[in-house]
Amino acid sequence: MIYGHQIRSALMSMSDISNTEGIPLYVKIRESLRQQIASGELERGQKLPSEDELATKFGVSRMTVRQGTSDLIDDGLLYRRHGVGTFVTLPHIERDHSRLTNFFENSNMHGIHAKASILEFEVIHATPKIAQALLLELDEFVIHIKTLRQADDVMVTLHDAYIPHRLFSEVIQEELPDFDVQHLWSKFEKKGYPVKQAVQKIEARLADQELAKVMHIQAGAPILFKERTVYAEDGTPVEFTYCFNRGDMYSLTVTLNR
Amino acid sequence: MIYGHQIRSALMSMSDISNTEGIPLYVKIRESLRQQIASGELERGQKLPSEDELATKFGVSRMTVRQGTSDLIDDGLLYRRHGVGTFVTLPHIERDHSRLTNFFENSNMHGIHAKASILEFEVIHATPKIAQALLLELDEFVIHIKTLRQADDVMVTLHDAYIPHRLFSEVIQEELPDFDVQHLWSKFEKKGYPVKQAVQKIEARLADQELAKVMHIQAGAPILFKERTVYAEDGTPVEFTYCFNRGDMYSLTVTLNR
DNA sequence: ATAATATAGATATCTATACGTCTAGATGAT
DNA sequence: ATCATCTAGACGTATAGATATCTATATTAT
Repeated sequence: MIYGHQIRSALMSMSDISNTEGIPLYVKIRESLRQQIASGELERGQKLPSEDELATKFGVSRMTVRQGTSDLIDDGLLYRRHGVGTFVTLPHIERDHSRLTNFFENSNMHGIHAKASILEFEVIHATPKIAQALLLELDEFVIHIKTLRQADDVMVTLHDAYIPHRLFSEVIQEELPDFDVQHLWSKFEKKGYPVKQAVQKIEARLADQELAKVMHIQAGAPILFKERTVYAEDGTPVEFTYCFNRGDMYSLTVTLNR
Repeated sequence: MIYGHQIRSALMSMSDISNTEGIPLYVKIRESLRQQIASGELERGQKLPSEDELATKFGVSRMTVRQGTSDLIDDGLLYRRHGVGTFVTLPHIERDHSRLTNFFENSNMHGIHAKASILEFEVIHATPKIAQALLLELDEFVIHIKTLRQADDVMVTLHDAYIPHRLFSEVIQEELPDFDVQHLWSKFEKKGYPVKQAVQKIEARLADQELAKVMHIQAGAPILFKERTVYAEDGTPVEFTYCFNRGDMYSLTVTLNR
């Protein structure tokens, strides 16, 4: 479930009492509960009032309460036990860790200053591997953007992105020196391909001579290698990347559910 | 949403016409649609009949249809566009890749012969790090199980698991030589702590002398290092592990959503 | 031609109600 | 005491509406 902007709107309406119109009831209920959990008003492990009680308290029907709590269950903040009740989970696992973000969003979230310099920017034929990942024919063109990325002025990642030229040809119309790598995904969205999902393969490797030279590290240093395909809402692959991360500077945290 | 056994039951009832009782309508609808997508009867990118039409066709109410399709949307097989319709996604991203599995389940799924030999089995005091991860006091005991794991007779992983002794003391009652590492999680479940979620931090490292010796690899070889905390349904941490995977033999695939 | 407007169809939200199923605890029989 | 049974409460499933909102398309006005 995706409800980023709804969260913001509803949170807004917590401090600012005005303008609660237009926000669905189940979103208000969800965020009210989320806030009660965050503030400790609802303690960890505690049983919530029954769905009937909550429905009465919020002045809505039971199904609406369930719609709100279901979202929080997906987020891992609540869990239900059939015939018993709905409870607040103990240590509130941060679901955010499993949310798809790009380098810049992630850096911003953690107060890190991110910067990218473009090393290459070209239109090339898709290699077999790239064509397969992006569901392209072998002779089709892709835009290749190679960037070197810094977090707080430390070089951490060499990044090779490949984008279907057929879908995003306007991208290359922009003037190069100031090309905005940071908001590539919003360009996808504007063209009707909002980023929805990514599948990434992660490996541990060693830096070879070439990579070591570019990233100013020693050959043989550990590299967290990531191969990622990014998909839009409708399942269209919009971006394929090779990603070489400095092993001593970069770690990846993911949350998995059963 | 968790519905493993429901899937099996509903699929059963596809081939075997009997015994569709007890299976919720929305599960039948969900699996019917899933099967139609898998078989290609519903083509990729295609628009589904409207919710009203589906409701009529299946002879249920519209809300029940939505309950079924919502599950498939969470799985990434469908997506909705407000005011337009519900569609089949293009390349069916395998949601399974982001599902929490253990080494043995994962091996079985891929037809790999998995084996584990126990190197150490002891009860020790929790270290600060382990205590923090498992929400224990510093003087509490944990069960430490160190195993060496093979996939198709190749050594791939050195695995250090730490389990709260307070919760799972019976585990150490079993006779050691045949201790069943494979079904540790079902032991958790039997004690009322079904495994639900895991948070794992992934890094690229180099094998040191000690690790190289145990795993029969070269010192300085790439290691995919994983630090994982496993949580039960109610958020109780049930297992903390250090996991050293051979970089050249092991890769990790995860799916992230936005 | 272009822009504003109306409309039909589809999903989004929500209600009120009903019955099913599960769990924990009380009750009662052995 | 122990075990089976009953029961109240809570979540699970399902219905049949109603209204809101969004999108694409057709229509109309400029």
